Amino acid sequence: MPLSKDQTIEMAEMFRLMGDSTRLQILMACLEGPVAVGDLAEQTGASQSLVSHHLRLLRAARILTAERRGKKVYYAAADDHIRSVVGDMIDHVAEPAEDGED
Amino acid sequence: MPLSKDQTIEMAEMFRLMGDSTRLQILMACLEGPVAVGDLAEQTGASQSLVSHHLRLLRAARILTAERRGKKVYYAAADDHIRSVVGDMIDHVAEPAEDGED
DNA sequence: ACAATATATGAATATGTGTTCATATATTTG
DNA sequence: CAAATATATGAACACATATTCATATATTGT
Repeated sequence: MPLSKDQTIEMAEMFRLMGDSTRLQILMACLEGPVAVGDLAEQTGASQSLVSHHLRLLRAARILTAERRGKKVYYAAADDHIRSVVGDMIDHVAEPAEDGED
Repeated sequence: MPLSKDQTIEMAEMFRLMGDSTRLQILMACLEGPVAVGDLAEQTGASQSLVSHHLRLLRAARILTAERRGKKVYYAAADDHIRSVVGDMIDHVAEPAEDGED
C-alpha cells in the first residue's frame, strides 16, 4: 500500500470539505489570490455566518490560509497542490462526455 | 465566472464522493487497473454489500467504469483526470507541513 | 434445473452535517 | 469610551448519508 491509513483518511477529509458546493465556491474564489470574507459572502451569495463557518473548516484542514489586514481577513488557497486538484477536476468536468460509457 | 453553477455543483458532487474514506480506498485501488468487486471488499476490509453500494455511486458519477467478465465485475478509474486529482492530493498529503501556518 | 459463486438492491437506522439565528469578539474611527 | 464595521462562534434543527442486514439478480458449471 503506497499510502498509510491515516493519510487516506486525511485525503478523504480534504475531498469531503471540497465536496460541498458552497465551500467549493469559496475555495475557487480564493484560488487566484486573497479574498476578504465579506467579498466571499457576496460572491457566493451565502450568508456571512455560513461563509465564516465554512472558512473555519477549510482553514483547519489547511486548504486555505488566513491573513488579517485591519478589520478584514483575507483567505487564499494554501498551496499549488490544492490549485492542481481543483484544476484537474475542472478539466474533468469541462471535458465532453466520452463514448462507450454505460 | 469561469465555471457555470451546474458545473460547480457537479464538481462538488465528485469531490463529495471522494470524501469518504471507504470510497476513496475503493477508488485508489482502481487507479492502476480493473479490480473485481470481491477483491475490493477484501482490500478495503468493507463488506461486499457496502462496496457494491459505493461502487454504484462512483459509477453513476462516472468516476469509475464497470466491465463484466463472466461472474465478476471489474471496476477501473474513468479517466486520467480522476487519476490526476487523486495524485495531486496524494502529493499534498505526502508533503511535509510548511512553516508559518497558524 | 439445481447448486454455487459473484454482485446488486431495498429497507431501516444511527450518525453526521449544512444552514440559520442570535450573539460574541476584534479592529478602526470619532 | 462609544459607535461602526468585519468576522467568528454557539446552539438548534432539518436533512443527508454511511453502514448493516436480508434478499434479489446474474453467471457459470454439474
